[in-house]
Amino acid sequence: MKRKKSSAAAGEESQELALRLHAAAIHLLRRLRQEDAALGVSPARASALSVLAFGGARTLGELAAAEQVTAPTMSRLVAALEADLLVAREPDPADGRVVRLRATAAGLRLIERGRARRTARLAARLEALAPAERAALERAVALLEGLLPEL
Amino acid sequence: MKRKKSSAAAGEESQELALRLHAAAIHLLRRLRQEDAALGVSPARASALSVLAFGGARTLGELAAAEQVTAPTMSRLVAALEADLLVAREPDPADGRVVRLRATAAGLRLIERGRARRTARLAARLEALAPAERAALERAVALLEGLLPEL
DNA sequence: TGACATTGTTAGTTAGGCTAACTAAATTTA
DNA sequence: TAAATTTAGTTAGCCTAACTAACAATGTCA
Repeated sequence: MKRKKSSAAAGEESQELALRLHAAAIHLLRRLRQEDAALGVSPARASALSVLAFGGARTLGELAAAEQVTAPTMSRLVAALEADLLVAREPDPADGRVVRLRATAAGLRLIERGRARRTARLAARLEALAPAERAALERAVALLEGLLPEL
Repeated sequence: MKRKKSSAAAGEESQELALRLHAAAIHLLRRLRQEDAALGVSPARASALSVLAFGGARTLGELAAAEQVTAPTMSRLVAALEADLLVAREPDPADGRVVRLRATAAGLRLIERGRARRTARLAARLEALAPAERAALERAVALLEGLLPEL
C-alpha cells in the first residue's frame, strides 16, 4: 500500500466504514420495505413517484437518471404507476420521441398521505434520539447525499 | 399531536430525516449493486456469507433472523451458496431438525478477497472526506446500527 | 435524402422478497 | 405411551425490480 503514513489508518477505517454503511443500508431498506408495501405502492415506484411529486414533471430518461436505473426499468415502473393512475404521460410538443411524465392529483395525494406513514417507524425511532444524535445523523445524511452523485 | 412544544419541531425534523435516510439508502444500494456483482456473488448472498465468515457457524433460522429475511428466503440463498461450495451444511448432533451452516474455505477466501473490492469505490470516496466528516459518518452509522434491531 | 443518434418500449433473464403448504423432528400433554 | 402441538426447514408459486439485447419511432445533419 503506497500511502502517507497518516492515511493508512484512514484507508482501513474508510473500508471498514464502507462495509458498515453498506450493511446498514441493506438492513434499513429491508425494514422499510414493509412500510412502503402498506402504502399500496412498492418502494421503487414510491421513490420514482416522489421525484415527480416534489420535483415536477420530467421525461422518462431524466427520471431514470435521477433514480439511477436503466430506461427499461423506469419504463416498467412508470407503466405500473400509470396503470394505477398515479402518473400521466404527456407528449412533448417539440419532440415526438420523448414522454413527459407528471404526477396526477391522485399521485400527489398518495405521496402526501404516505409521507408520514412510509417512514413512521423510523421517524419515531429518530425522534427518540437525543438532539445531538439526531444532528449527527442529519449531518451524515447530508454528507452521503453529497457523495452519492459522484459514486 | 400530544408533545412538548420543543419537540414539535423534532417531529417534523425526524420525518424529514427519515425520508432522506430512506432515499439515501435506496440510492447507495443501487450504486453498490454493481460492485457486488463483480465479485461473482449477489448482494444478498454476499451479505449472508459474510455473517457466517465473520460471525462463525450458525443455524439457518439464526442466519435468517440476522439478515432479517424469512426462513424460505434464507433457505434459497443458502442453497445457492452451497451449490457454489461457499457454504457447507452440517447436521446438528442434538437436534435433527436444525441445519448448521458454516462458510467453507472457499467462502472465507471469497469474502476476504472481496472485502476490499466490494466497497472500493465508496471507501475511496470516504477516504477523501475530511477526518471530521468521516468521524461524523462513523458516529451516524453506529447510531443506525443501534437503531436497526428495534425497527 | 440517407445515415446516424436519441428516446422509449418489448422480450427475456436473473435475483430476491413474500406467503402457503408441506415434511420431519422434538416437545407437551392427556 | 400415544396423540397433539410446536418448531425448523424446504418446496412451490407469486410478485417486484434489476439487467441486456433487440426493436420502433423520431430527430438531426452532412
